[in-house]
Amino acid sequence: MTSKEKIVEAAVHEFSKGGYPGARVDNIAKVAGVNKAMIFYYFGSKEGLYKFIIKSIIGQLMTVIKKSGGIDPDIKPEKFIDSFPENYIRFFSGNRDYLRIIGVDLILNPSNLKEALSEFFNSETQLVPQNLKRAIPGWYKEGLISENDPVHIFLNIISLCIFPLIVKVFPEIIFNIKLDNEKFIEDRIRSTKNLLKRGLLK
Amino acid sequence: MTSKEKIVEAAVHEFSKGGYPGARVDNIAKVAGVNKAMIFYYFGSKEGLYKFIIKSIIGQLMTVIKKSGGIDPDIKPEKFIDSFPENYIRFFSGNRDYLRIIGVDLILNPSNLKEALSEFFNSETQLVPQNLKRAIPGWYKEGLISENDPVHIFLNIISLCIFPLIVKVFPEIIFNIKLDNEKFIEDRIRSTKNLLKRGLLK
Amino acid sequence: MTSKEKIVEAAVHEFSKGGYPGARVDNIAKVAGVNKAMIFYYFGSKEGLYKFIIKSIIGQLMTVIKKSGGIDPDIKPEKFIDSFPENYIRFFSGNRDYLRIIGVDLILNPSNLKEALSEFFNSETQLVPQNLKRAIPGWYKEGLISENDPVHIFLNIISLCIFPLIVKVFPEIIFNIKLDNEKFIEDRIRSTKNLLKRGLLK
Amino acid sequence: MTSKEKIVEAAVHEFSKGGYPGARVDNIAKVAGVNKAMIFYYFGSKEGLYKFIIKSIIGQLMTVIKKSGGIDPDIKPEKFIDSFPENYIRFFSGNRDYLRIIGVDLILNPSNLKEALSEFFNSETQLVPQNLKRAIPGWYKEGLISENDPVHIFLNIISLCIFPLIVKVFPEIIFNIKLDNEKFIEDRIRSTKNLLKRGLLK
DNA sequence: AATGAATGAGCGTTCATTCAT
DNA sequence: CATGAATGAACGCTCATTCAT
Repeated sequence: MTSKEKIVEAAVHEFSKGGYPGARVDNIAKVAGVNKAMIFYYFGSKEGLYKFIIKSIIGQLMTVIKKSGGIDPDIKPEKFIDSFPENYIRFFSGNRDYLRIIGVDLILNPSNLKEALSEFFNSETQLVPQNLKRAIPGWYKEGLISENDPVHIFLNIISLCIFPLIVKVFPEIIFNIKLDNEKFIEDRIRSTKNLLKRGLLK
Repeated sequence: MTSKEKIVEAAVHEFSKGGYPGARVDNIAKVAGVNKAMIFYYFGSKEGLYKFIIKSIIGQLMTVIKKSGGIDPDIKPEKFIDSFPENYIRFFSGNRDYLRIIGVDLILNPSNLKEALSEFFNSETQLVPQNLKRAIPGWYKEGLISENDPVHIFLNIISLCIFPLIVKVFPEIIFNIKLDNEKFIEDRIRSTKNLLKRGLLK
Repeated sequence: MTSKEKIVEAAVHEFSKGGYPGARVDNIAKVAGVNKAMIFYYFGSKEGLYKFIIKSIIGQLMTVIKKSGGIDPDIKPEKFIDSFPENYIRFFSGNRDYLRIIGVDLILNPSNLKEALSEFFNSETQLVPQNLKRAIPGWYKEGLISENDPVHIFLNIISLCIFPLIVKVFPEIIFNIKLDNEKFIEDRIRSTKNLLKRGLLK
Repeated sequence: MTSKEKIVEAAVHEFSKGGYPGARVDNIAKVAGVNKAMIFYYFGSKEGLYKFIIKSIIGQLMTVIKKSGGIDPDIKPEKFIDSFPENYIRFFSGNRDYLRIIGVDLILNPSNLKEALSEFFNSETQLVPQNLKRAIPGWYKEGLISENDPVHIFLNIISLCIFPLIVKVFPEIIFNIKLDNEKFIEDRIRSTKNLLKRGLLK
């Protein structure tokens, strides 16, 4: 593994623990086992490293999304609900650090994310959300779905995919239980599909 | 307004902008218009102030939740879906700073939240989630709802309520539009109720 | 002596040794016997401290210059040559650190000096150079002086006053001698007056 | 141009901008278009490079000075004043970077200059200052000049030659004018000769 | 309750220099 | 000769916290 890769790996974890402001360059260097100056040699600044990571995460996410039929413009809603949420949930549940980084960035300073996303959405036109926007009016006209606002359909879907992973501690506290990780993910996938199919499909 | 209140008000905003690690005691004092030492006089430390605010937010949230039928042990699912999401959404959409603080805290360091929540759930037994847990098996047996896992029903509901408020920028970027705030909230309430009623009720 | 004054005193010496880039904030704090953070508390930055000192030096210099007939618009050239160079030379020979600071600043980055000077020359109109510019045409018409270009008269005078103090080491090296400080100053004053009187007056 | 020459050229400019402490090895390498390590390969250290440049400048200066009658032991003062200042002024006005480097070095740390000068004055005995020292007593006895102290005659001459080039910005600020470069040099030469002839010759 | 001054640990960053190839 | 990667000490500056009044 190159120094650069070691830095990125360590940085992902450090940023995931305290967000951008809480992350310490010293910690990253120590965990990566490289000289602190190398971080600036490769990434220019703490911010440069952070932006690099954001872009990298978004890039990986986009790759995953493409596999969910993002490329197929003729996809039907049932098939879409069968593939997209599952891929999405599995990606973030397998990369908790990514989830935390994106989550905090989203809340505190979406400008970085904005920039990273814009690059993708300007260079590619066959991604899920764009196809969704194009497909929904047709689905609605055909009587396949019960709502025709792409904005809120989209928000409902990603909220059900992402937020439960973040907020898993909540029911653990409230119901005073400990949720097994693997079973939790399978249950999330099942429950999400169920809710979306019953709630969205006609 | 007392100095203490002015500090809290300023601190809520400061913490909401950068999370706990990104907040600056100096900024809080300056915005509050009080001497920096007063913060330590009243709250002991930055962390003390933060915990005070977390507890205060949770307290306000609980008050709101109680109004959503939290107290009524015989509530029916349709009525519950009609009141709880709306109250929840309106509370956080009217307190964006609270939303950000709780959101980041949830992701980065849920221990504070845990503590604050535990206090409430230990002292009160008629709050929404507890009632939910008690009611759901009955609703399911009666054939009123399509799912019988309180954990995932609960997660689905709060995810649909909270996360869209955080992630509103997403569709704005992706669809390249600007969403009007008030209309957005009304649409969220409508879409959430619609999805939950169709998806959860039988 | 206040902390602020101690910082300024130490900083004058530190800047005089290495110029702005060579000066170390740590050294200033150590020599001043104050906490390093106090420098930023009082002056905001290393640059702020530097600019404060430049302005302070220029201010002191202006006070000295005013005593050299800078205020008298009817001064005659002989009297002027008798007072101005001597005051000028004595000021800088008694403040070697000032001389070094101003000298280096002048060579490397005159913008600070520019700013400090502009403030004085915009707020006061009876300073030496301005009076000089006004008086010289008259002196020349009256046949009192042999040159009528204020720019070069001014440059000749200040060059003879300042530069020898800087370049004193030169003859020491070249002629392999050691020049006594006090005698050197008295000789400088004498030689400067002599050259200017013979060379400039008619 | 060899790498070594490119380094020297870039270094001269870099040192002229910030003095020794303000110069950056990185900048020199970048401007020279060579790998940073080559600077250390050729010159051992930043200081080694600096000393090399100081010696090189002094060497060039000495060559110029020799042309000003430095070699002729029987030169007369009027002829000397006609040639030396002009050569001196033209050398530095055509090499502003040299002027700045020597100027700052002189003020902050004359030891390098000292060493470089010593080498020349130990190896050659017919340079201007030495001849000056030998000639002045004779000139004074013959009634050709009005002062007989070689130290101050020497200081007066080089001050009038060098300092105005450094301090050109001064009258520009004070008189609020912009001085044309070429005309400024010609005026300097004229004014310097005039002042020295009238002031020094009898 | 309130202030301005002070503290010390630590922050992100830069620097001249060296090393392996 | 030449390169890109690596090093460690230091740099200017900030931070939460404390102190004296």
